Amino acid sequence: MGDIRQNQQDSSGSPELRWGVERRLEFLEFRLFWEGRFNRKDIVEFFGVSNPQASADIHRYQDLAPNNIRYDGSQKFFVRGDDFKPILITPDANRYLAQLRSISDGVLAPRETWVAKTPAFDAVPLPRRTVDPKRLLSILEAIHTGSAIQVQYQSMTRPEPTWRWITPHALGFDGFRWHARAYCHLDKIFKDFLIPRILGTRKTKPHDIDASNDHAWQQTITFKIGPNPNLTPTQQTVVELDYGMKNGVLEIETRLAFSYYLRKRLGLDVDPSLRDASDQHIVLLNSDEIDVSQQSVLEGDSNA
Amino acid sequence: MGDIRQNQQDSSGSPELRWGVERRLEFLEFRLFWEGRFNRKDIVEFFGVSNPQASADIHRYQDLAPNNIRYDGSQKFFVRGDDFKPILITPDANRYLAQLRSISDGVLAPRETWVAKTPAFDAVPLPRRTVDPKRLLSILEAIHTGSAIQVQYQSMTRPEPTWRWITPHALGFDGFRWHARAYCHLDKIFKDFLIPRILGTRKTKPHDIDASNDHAWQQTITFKIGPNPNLTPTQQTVVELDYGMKNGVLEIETRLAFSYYLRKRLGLDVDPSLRDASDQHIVLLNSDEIDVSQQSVLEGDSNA
DNA sequence: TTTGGTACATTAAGTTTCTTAACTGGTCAA
DNA sequence: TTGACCAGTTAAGAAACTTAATGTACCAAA
Repeated sequence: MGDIRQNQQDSSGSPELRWGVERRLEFLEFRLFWEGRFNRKDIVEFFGVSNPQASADIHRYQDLAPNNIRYDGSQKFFVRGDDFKPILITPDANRYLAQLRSISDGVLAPRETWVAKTPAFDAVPLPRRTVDPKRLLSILEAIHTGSAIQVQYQSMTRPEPTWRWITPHALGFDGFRWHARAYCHLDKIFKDFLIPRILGTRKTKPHDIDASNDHAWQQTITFKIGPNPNLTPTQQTVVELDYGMKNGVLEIETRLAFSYYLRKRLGLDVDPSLRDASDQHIVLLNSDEIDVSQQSVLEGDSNA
Repeated sequence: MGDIRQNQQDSSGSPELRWGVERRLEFLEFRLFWEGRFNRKDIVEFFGVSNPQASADIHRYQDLAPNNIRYDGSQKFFVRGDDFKPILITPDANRYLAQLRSISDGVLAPRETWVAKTPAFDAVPLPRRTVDPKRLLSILEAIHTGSAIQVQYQSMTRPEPTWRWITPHALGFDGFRWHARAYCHLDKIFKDFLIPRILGTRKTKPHDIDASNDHAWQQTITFKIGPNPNLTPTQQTVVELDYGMKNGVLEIETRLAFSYYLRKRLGLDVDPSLRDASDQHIVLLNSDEIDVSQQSVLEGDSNA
């Protein structure tokens, strides 16, 4: 009693399966949905189970959803039934595509994903430096324990990397790179420290920095964007659809500390008049507001 | 015989574990590395196994790597041993960070990842329309079976979405959005079709389009980038480190069809003189070459 | 100092999952 | 028609896993 599986069984009413079995059935259903077919061999190889076990799994799935699966004797594989309805997974396009991206980013090996018939695909390459996991770990530990940590950081301003104490309290992804949001005990302000520029870490120590004083991190700002007015009315409508705008406006809320990056990422850092509208579909509607807020951040010199 | 697990056992020599057991031991080691600790309860809850089983797993891991793990009676959890060395996983910073991104992208629920002590973190938000999995599936099926498919596409040029036949042969991610690389039977050229702008699909049919004729997709181009010369020498050195440049140059090869996107993504689509060097760290060294190639693509009007 | 709570440990009996081993059947291509 | 391939099956036994009950160490609150 008090066992989580027991609870699940109680609440759902369906016969509870063991974790491994459930993964295999989900795998099978995933393949059925996205690829329309699978072989018993797929299960045997992916999970390292025996033939009889794979057969048993397939039967089990057949019992759960008789219409979802059919064996095609001439093609020699199991195929999606005509009125297939997933019962274990909720197919998610973004999730499927994220798996492809993980492959192209080198984060996952094709064999680790459930995708078998990878479509021909490619992604715009992004140069990226590898990060030593132990270095990232030091930062994470400092965040978790709330300590200051001494890091050797290569800043843009000093030719040689320097050792300094920082108190990291969060990680941030600017769309390109990861950085640690931290209080710099050298410059006495909160800044972003790019993880790959942290060349080494030494000891940690307690401190009395309160992350809630990192205003640029805690406070948010709302970008109001609209279609580029230099586009034709038709094009503007399409852009509105693309971005899910309402009445020609999309509001995007983000941390003040991300304002600079978001602007850059959306191409809003360049005067629209300098670019062809077909190259820059959206414009910033409240640039005055954003400018002011961004200025207030820059006064804290947020770019390390 | 011919069984993959058998083979693994033969080749590695170590006692082969079942898939589920191995996942749990990896989970445990993952937690030890990245978070320094775990509770037996974590295993019980994540995998839905019983207390004795979780204890057995922990002991099994202890047998495999006695120095990696220690129980802290007063803190009431298992902690990383002093000379911890992972034996089942190879810690990968990018992989860890990719999990965080998946969470913030909504692709994975926090409970689905192995990260328990999520550090405070955030990412620059990107507006994105959700894609109906069935629509993506139709495209994938057309790619796999090599068929033409009739799609209702919202182009930038026509106010109303139109039905047209396309022959998709690959998916592409431009750093922002996914599109299908396809031959358009209406315009008689290969183009990019943004997946979210495909509003519906109808039937499929055979065709005689050869993807190898999609030159902009098949051919590649090499970007040569260097540090922005308007930066100070020190800054230029840092940028070289950031991008892993050799002798001040980084070569990035990409498909011709991605040339436009890559340029935009790297901020190389705007004249560097219009921007402060601190806002644009890199410049394109072979823009003449790129311009010419890009022009040749545009003649095929690659922007749908 | 006792009391209670929590988290881990362990044992025993029994169930489910899974393996090995040996065998059958259908389809297709050489 | 033979072989290759992929599926299916059965039976015996091993491994993994469960429930149930009980014990122990540590800490914090009464």
